[in-house]
Amino acid sequence: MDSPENVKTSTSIAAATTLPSDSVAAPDSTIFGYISNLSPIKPVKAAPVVPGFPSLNSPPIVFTSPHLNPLCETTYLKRSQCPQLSCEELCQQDISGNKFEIGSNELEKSKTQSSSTLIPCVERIPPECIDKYLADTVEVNCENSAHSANLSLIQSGDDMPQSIKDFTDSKLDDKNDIRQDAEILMGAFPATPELAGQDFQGKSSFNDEPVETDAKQGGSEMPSCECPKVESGLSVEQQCELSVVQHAGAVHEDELGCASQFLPESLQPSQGYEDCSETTGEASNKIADNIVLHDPKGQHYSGMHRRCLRFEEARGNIVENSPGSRGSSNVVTSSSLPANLGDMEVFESSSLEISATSSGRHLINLTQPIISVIPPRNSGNPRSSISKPSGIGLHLNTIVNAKPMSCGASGSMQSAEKGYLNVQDGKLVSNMDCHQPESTKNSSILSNVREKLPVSSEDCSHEAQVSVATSYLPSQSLQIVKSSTDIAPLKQIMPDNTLISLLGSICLLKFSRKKASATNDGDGCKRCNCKKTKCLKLYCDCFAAGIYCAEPCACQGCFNRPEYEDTVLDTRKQIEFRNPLAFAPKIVQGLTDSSANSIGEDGNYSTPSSERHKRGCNCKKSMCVKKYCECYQANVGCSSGCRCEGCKNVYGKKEEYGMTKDVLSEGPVNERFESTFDELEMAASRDGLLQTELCNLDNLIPPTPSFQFSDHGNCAPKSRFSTRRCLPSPESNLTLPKSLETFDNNHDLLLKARKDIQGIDYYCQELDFSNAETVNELSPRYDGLSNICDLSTLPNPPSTAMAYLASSKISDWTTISRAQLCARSGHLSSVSSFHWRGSPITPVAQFGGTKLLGAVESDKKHHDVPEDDTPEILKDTSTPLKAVKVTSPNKKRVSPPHRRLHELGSSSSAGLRSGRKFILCGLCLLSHLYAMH
DNA sequence: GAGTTTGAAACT
DNA sequence: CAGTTTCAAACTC
Repeated sequence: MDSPENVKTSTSIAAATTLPSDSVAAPDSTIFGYISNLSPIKPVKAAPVVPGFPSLNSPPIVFTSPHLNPLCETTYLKRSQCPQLSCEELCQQDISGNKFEIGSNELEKSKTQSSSTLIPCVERIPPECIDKYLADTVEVNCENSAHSANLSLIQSGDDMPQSIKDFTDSKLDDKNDIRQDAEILMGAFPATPELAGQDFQGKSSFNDEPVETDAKQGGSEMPSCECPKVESGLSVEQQCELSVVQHAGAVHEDELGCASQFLPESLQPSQGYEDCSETTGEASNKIADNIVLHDPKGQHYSGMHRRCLRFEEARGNIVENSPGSRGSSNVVTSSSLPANLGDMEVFESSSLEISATSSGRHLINLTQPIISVIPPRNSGNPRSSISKPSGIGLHLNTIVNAKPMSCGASGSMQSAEKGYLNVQDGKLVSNMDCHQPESTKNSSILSNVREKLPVSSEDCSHEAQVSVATSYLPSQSLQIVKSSTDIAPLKQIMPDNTLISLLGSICLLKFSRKKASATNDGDGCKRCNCKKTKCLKLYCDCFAAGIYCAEPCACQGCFNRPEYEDTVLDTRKQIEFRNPLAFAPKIVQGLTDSSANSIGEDGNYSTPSSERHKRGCNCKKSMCVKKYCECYQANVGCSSGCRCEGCKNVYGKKEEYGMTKDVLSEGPVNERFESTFDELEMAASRDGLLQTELCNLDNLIPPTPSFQFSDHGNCAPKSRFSTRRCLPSPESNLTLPKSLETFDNNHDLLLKARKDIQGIDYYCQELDFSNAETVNELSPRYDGLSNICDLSTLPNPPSTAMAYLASSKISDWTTISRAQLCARSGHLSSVSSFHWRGSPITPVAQFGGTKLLGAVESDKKHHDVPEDDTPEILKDTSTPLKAVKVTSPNKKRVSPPHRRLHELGSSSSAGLRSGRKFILCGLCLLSHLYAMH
């Protein structure tokens, strides 16, 4: 069970296991070190038992199933031990400034909880910091910074470019400050030079400057006090390596610009964190706090702190403190803990906060969708996406419904990067792996997210529970993009790489966020009641979701527990062998659905058209209006892939889906898009990889690396997390939906187009920041990203975005898609993969983490899977191993992608050509992983 | 809480 | 691939 003891044990184990890696990694600022840290890759089962499927150790598992993100692997999530505790309560407490208990036990618990349940429990924060922080977000601070490692990042005002300094100085006046954040960020940048791999001001690196990971150092240096909002969270006791960054948020454009400028480039693979705060443009949306603590050593999770912020409260704080400033800065300190998912969250409130801290794992973890993210309906944030019912559990659910927190999006991002940045040797190093127990990591991440999320108490219960991390990323990115102004400065200041990486990280964050919000019962915990399957079959929602069963579960003879990690992993492996997509998210983005995205005429909900159940349902009697129906349960409409009879799915009827499709195809303008759907589908069926890549763009968040593959079957139609659509892969020659071009004049159509475009939104964002600002609106459901893409809103559609959207040229897609897609997938590195088209430097997302990883994994599966992996436990139940069946997208079983390796090579090569660090890192990582296998 | 219904997962 | 069985969630009472 997830009793605290277990958790502890697991954590301790994890720590122990991780130690070696840490030792290696820690010193290593290099990519390898970073990579090595990744638990999934570790040859040894180091993976902390705690977090979910252990497995995560094994890359294959992670990668293999689309469902699982690499992160996920490591993080097979454990459920919160304290499901009972409502998020709300926690949040309230946090908010109230109640002290957090740091007890190791509690910490672990909290970690566990957070990770598993995603329920936002109060994060533990060093008492000092916490108290102050909570009490007064504004004040948080610098003082505390002493404790917080993060601050160390800030240290360097010295390092900061003069302009920046000036900037900061000029704005010191603001108390609210984002400025402070900016300062922090600036400090951070210097710290992260290597990561950025580029000079902040054209200089090669900041490396020279020592960045101190230690909170102490940071604290000392931080001028900080000036930046009230920024806090560094830090595990006091532990050395918190800084990993963070962030900028807080929302800043006015001016501020934003500055802030943005300061954004660390850390996006690079090595980098772990990035913080970018941006104001989405809404003052209301400021997010005040983000504290992310990472415990470098994992042993101490105390570093992690979570809080659930309420939007209102947060806003209030922010407003009070800095009426003018939109964004609050958030500083995330991460110890080695990857846990910054919380950071990742983006508040829908306008302010963005980006904390790059989260590592890929985190993302993955997030993916584990224990809870479906539900945006607070009452949050008062208009942007907030419509909350959906908790989703389906696991597989389905991993997906989280989170739709669009992003809409509101603002959020602070944490870099989704797998590693969080740590400052070592004066350098920021992102630690891919979390030495920490995965659970902890997860929890931390989640918690962070939670904290940042401005959520009403109500929301807390929902959102908090929901692992928001995944969902937020996009939004964050959106925000960033949105404020073109913000971006512009960034561009000026930031190297393309950095910027790109940043964006990528953002994307990752969002994804992770989505994942996080998987299933929850309302209490944030989904529980199973398995009696015969021992919770080792997909019947078990917990198992299917990649999480361990917990106390709330009423299962009998459960083996889905950390103590049976091996069994769980083996079983999982076996299942994946049989069906690589078994753990893939069931909900994937669909192309377009006319019915989607709006409340039905009849008052029915409609989900983003893009989301559809990957495999489709087969309902005969429930008419898809009951939870028996997976589509309905996931709050997605039925699609052509469904074999349901008498479909009355309020989220979208199968017939409607078909109609929509037809309509889109009919678009006068785009004949070339006519076959888009079919092509996508076919491509998907044909090539798992492509699909994966394409489809998974949206899915990146998805919990598992496999997640990206998940779409094999039907990438086109669905994506769990995001409303986004799958982008056609260049290879597939798929073209954009007709709708995009076709509907220029029709508002409704535009809406649809947006939806369609959502899949592309990243591109848009990435592509052209300058125009981002124009996009302000975010439909509640859609991620800000989509908005960015919104043609109507954009006076000057980003060239890239437009190009993508408008251009029928496949080449464009191909060019961009892959890299960007990869970026989305973000597994390996949100950062690394990020591709900014506009810049000459444009790093190409080389590895789409997804692909590469997936490839490796897939291969692995093919070769490594033992004939009989069936766990002893299950043997009696019979789980025959059979050759993997290849099936059409609609079929349950899908063949694993075969091209992965090939693609890897290509992608990697591309990356090399680009000369980007990311790429290199990615390659190294890949090679490393591959070698391991 | 027990029993029934339902459809996915597993199996043949 | 189709059909059947098993399973656990969803639902009903």
